[in-house]
Amino acid sequence: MDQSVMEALSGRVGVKCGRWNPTAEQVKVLTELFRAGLRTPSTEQIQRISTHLSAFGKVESKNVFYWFQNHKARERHHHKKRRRCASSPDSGSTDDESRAAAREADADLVLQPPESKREARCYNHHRLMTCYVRDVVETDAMWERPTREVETLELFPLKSYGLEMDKVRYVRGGSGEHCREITFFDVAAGRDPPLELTLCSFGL
Amino acid sequence: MDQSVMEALSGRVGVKCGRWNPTAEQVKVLTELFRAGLRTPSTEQIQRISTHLSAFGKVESKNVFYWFQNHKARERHHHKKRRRCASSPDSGSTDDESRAAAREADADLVLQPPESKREARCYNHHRLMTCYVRDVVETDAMWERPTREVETLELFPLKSYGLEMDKVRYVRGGSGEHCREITFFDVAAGRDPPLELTLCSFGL
DNA sequence: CGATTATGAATGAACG
DNA sequence: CGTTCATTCATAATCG
Repeated sequence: MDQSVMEALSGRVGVKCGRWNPTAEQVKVLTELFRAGLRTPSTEQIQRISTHLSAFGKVESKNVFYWFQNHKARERHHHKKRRRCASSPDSGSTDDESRAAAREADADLVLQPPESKREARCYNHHRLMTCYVRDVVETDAMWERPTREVETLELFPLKSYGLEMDKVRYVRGGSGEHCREITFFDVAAGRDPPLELTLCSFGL
Repeated sequence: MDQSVMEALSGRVGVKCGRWNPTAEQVKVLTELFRAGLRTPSTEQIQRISTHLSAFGKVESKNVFYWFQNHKARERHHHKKRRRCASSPDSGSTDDESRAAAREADADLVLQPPESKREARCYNHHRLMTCYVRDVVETDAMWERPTREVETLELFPLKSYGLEMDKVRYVRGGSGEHCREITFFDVAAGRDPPLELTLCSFGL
């Protein structure tokens, strides 16, 4: 399709912007960075990149974040497609377009079965639980309080879960003898109960 | 394919159970608990929650555990606001939601409008020894409990893990910037790629 | 235009 | 807990 038309639409004019659609220049820059070896940009890097990319069209930081996430993931996924007989030392390895990705994609060259090395690790549920229990009493001493506001960009968008805890009013249990608790009873029993009602049934 | 249809058919999306895919009811319950203030459920709470959630479909304890972990983390990231930038009229929050509301109907809310400055910190309402003060008159009847046995139900003790708030951001600066990942500067400086030098000049 | 593909977005799972 | 990986969902782009 005509590229210019697409860019014109996605850049700014398009009112129908359900999701971000990068322009050719934006893709070019992102691809260059990726080819250069960038895989997991930091928050600051993402901010700079998106700022720079905004010169070519509308873009948000989360778009850059997702772009790298997806690109990295799909590069790897695509890499695992061409695994053949691991025992046959046939011709030269097809080190085609994977030159720049060799930094951290080489690890998967060993595994042949469908298991990813991440999955291969026995995910012991108990360890996580142990971690969790430990974290409750853990004291974080490494945190330093910034003296001023920290400007950050939004990442990891939480899709649609409400975040307003302010609707729930909390009162301090004066003597602590009346610690109210959340009941699960009604919630589990109810079929799609109203929101407020659920909270109510929680005993909160 | 339509998500809701498949979910209605089997209660699970698809036949492949590679990973947990919560039903709408399960998500709703979890969300309510989250909104009520629950962030780090204890092992017993997790067990109890998963037990009750199993009424709506297959679920394991670890799923509940992960759910809270992820949402707590992503809530935190999502709450990072940027200050007003006079150059960015974004945050349009494309409210073109129509059919994607299958998972959650009401929970979706408009993404953060430009909020005031310091806000990413101090969510001090971890008043977990709390009681929910709210008039429950009109809603009690809907549950139509034969008795007022609510007080004797299994409850979730909301434990209070201290006032460990205000761990705002640990500024990684200080001692050492670990070069675990490729910095944008290195990339832009041109290790391997024919990257535009203009990127460097832009401060990328 | 309906089906398929490419890819942005979301989130469950897991690592360090 | 913050971060990263893997998988899935949703949709613009594309094909037949």
